[in-house]
Amino acid sequence: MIGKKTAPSPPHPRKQRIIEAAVTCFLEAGYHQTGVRDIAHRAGISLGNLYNHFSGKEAVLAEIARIEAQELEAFRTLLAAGPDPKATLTRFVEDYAEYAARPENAVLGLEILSEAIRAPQIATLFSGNRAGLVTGLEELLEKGARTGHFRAFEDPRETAGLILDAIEGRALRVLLKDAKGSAKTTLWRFIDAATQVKP
Amino acid sequence: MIGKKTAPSPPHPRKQRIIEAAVTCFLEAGYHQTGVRDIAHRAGISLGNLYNHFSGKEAVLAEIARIEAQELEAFRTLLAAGPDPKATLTRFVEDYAEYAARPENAVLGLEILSEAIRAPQIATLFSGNRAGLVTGLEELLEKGARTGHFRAFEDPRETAGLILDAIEGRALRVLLKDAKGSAKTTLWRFIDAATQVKP
Amino acid sequence: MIGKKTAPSPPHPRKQRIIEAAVTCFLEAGYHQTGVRDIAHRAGISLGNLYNHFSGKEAVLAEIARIEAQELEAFRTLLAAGPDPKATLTRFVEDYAEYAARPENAVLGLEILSEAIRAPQIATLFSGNRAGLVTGLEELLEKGARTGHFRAFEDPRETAGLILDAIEGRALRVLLKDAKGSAKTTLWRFIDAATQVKP
Amino acid sequence: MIGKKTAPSPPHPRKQRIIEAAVTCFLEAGYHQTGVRDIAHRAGISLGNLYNHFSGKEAVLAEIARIEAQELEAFRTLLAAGPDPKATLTRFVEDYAEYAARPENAVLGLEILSEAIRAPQIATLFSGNRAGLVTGLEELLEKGARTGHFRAFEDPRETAGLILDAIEGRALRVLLKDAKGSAKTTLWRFIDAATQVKP
DNA sequence: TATGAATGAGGCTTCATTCAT
DNA sequence: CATGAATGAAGCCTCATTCAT
Repeated sequence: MIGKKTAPSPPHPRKQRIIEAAVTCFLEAGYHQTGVRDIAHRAGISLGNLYNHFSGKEAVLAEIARIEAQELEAFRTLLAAGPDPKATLTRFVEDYAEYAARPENAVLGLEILSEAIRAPQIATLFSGNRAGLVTGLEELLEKGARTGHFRAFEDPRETAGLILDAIEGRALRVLLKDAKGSAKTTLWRFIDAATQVKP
Repeated sequence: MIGKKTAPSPPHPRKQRIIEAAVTCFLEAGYHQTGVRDIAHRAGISLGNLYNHFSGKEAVLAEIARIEAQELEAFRTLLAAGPDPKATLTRFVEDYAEYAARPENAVLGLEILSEAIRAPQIATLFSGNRAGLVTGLEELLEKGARTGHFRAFEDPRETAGLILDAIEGRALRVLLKDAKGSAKTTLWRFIDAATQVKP
Repeated sequence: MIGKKTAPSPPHPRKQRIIEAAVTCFLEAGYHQTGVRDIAHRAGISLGNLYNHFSGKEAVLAEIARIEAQELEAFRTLLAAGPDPKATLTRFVEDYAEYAARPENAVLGLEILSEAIRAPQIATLFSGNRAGLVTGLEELLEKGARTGHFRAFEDPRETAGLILDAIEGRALRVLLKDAKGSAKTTLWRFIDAATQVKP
Repeated sequence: MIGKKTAPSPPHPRKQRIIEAAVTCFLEAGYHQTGVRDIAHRAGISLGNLYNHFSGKEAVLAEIARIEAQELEAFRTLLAAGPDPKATLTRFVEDYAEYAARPENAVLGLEILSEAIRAPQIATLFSGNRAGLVTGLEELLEKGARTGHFRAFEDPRETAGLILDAIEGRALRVLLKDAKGSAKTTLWRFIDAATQVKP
């Protein structure tokens, strides 16, 4: 399973604790509703000490975004790996859907996206994340199109973006109880139909 | 064009002014970064007076969500209208993509979605909106499948949701400069491929 | 029974409604916690209209104090009435204790007293009320002392004040559940002992 | 002299400053008329910092009530002390009358009592204070009755309460200029008459 | 590193009162 | 008499951040 846990290579365990606390808080209350005090308290450290590790509240969010970026890296690897494009796509859709549906990823992604619209620093990170994933998927689509596994795409990058949109959008709707978490096959069938070779 | 402007029938012009001011503020700064003072000031009224028209800040957001709901109603009408399912779908995708890509709708939608996760009152409204749209699209898909315009869907509701996700997701990416606003044909081709009858 | 109802001679029934509403509000929430809006709403009139009848919030309280004053008048009459000082005192203690123990009188008295410390207008009214009662009781004590029903008091006015203090203090304690409402005989025995002729 | 000053053992001098500032403010303007800003300003600290020491305005009042409680403890000691009940009572009446008549005690007591009617936390404290004092006095009365110094009381607790009411009531009237502060002997004579053995 | 007191601007909301209708 | 929108100062409290220890 991909992205199950953040990389177990903590250069600074205290920093890790803070991040975990922040994630929990942001998840429960949202970014703006969470106070720096809340994070420090949940991390079991003093308020002032938090500033010895992060320059401020926004830096904590940025770090979380950076970690998400690392996790997404794994998916790029997956996309580049297999010999069979169709199988790789199947595997990716399944795994990424699972990843995106986890509350900590769905909600935090939303919070980060929300911030990204106005905070340039975060927007850059966020776009970078997405762009990497899109590029990976784009390359897979192109390869598959060349090998005859997929239809020929006029704009493979856009198509890649749309596939991710579908996956992530569904994840959010599951979170809001607007969709059943079980209907994963429909998602795949949808993407499959949108990519398969026409007669 | 659908949903271009809210109906110019202000039973209470002052309330309307406040809503417009709030929309502008939320758009510029985001919901949480906007103060009630900002809204009142932008609306040209005193701070306290705002509370004669709305019970609080959240009520203003809720009212905006309700207006969005009204606008979405128009799309339901569109979906139910035409005799040719495929043409109706084309028209819908085009219009709704245009609607969703407008910053005031994209950004506000994001803000509202963000709030919906924790504020039940808004969540209800939000889900209601979506659900209506999904149902409309679902019925169109089913009709089209029966008439042979679309392939047979195993889970038409889920499929409808996925189509909306793709449209809305792309709109957001355009806003974040992660996608070119021009590539609308790819969106349609994507949805077309996902819905068309297989050989 | 004395002071059971405010005099049924309302020169202005609307004013009466407002007063009743205010009394209820002050009782429930306290003077400062009660808003003018609350009073108007409870009285079933509009906010602005209240100002057609009273010059402001404090004026409402002053009117209540004035009504209390009227009610206390009745007790002065009682004190001056009877031929037998001891019987009159008994009767007075009984009635006044009952009057003071009613929540609307006890709590409102406290609110008014609280205000009286800083609002001169109310202080005057309040002191006037008390003074009248004290004088009445003082005269009764003096008469009784002359007729041999009571002991000779060095400072009858002070004694009168102390008797009232005891009655009113007990009433408040009953309200705070610090005293049983039933132990009225003790009150009388206490006052009786303090006033009776020594051997 | 009892209760003259709170013990000069400030484990937290800043908290002490705040309390003193609050007492001054409440005395001058009353509890509800005093703003948290006023307290902080008078204490010479910033507004926000006050909340590092107290959870809110009411907590400040509660702390004051708690300090009053401590001061009353001293009177309980006095009541339990002496061998001669009558002398002890004399001493107590004198001291407690002096204590209750000091403006900071009389006015604050009134403010606290006023709040106690609606704030349960404060009501508990307040009742606790009173109850302790009443019990102390009650035991003194009973002892004195057994030793023949006082008459036999049917309900010594109620009698104790009435004595306190008289003392405190008079203190308030002095504050309101309704009584001369000098007439202390009358108070004692009143209580003496109410407690002494009958022929 | 670690603490938590200190800051003061800002948060949302309620206030008593006025005034045009 | 009656209405309720309008005012803006003031209400209590929380905020992210700094700094002396």
